[in-house]
Amino acid sequence: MAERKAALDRCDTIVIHEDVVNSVRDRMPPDENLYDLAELFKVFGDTTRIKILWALAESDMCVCDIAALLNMTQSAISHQLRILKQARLVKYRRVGKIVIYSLDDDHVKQIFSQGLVHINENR
Amino acid sequence: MAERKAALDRCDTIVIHEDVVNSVRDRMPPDENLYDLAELFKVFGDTTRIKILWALAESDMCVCDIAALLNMTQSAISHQLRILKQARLVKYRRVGKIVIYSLDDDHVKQIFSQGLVHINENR
DNA sequence: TCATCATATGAACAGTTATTCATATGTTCA
DNA sequence: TGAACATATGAATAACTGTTCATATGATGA
Repeated sequence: MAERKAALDRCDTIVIHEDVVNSVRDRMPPDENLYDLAELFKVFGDTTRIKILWALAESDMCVCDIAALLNMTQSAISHQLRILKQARLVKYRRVGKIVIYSLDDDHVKQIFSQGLVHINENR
Repeated sequence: MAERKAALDRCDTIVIHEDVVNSVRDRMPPDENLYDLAELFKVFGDTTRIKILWALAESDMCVCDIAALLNMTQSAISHQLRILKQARLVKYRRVGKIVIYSLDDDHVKQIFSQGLVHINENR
């Protein structure tokens, strides 16, 4: 009964084009890869992080300056930098009391520009 | 007092490299563009939507088949398709009772592949 | 060593979001 | 027209996420 219920939730006929579904399923990458891909884009999916990355693409900066640039608290920036660090998108170096962050990925700019192309094409 | 408080939240010295901050600020795109960019990546930042887009890159499909392929309810897929539609990433055509979805953007694949490059480089 | 300052981080909270359930819409065919 | 079916959608809920606040960590220089 539970099976039948699940099928009904999808569609009464369950699958309309079974051959297409099977063929596409065969060509889909492993779930893990698609999950990782979504996780990466999730990191890009926040205005603060986009701004930080864009700023770092212009110049290496310390946490304090990024906070001033974006007019946000040091804490908020620091939390976001941690996420960017975990995603291996930024790296840092200590210079005395200061920690200077910089981009750690050449593709960031390319991914951004592709995104902008989409945005600009749709108005 | 409130001003001084806000400054303290950032850093006591407020700005360490004022010249750098100002120069980067001048070169930053308008907030609106960065917001739109984040919104676009937010759409990519969900496993279900990534899977749908990837599937549609392989073949046009109806809602029912996508649900079967991903083993999810028709309702869940339909909700996500609405989001993809709003982002102008997919389009649809009616064929009788069935609605067939397809990709509406040539850059999707390129954005995905850039993302994969990043993932693969970092193991 | 102590005061100062830049940064990091845990906990809490508010806002967002993906899925489910129930139901509505719109098409086909008898 | 009415039954059957594919899809869409509103409301509710649980899980997630970004910011704030308070505080910890780590470095400097007196």
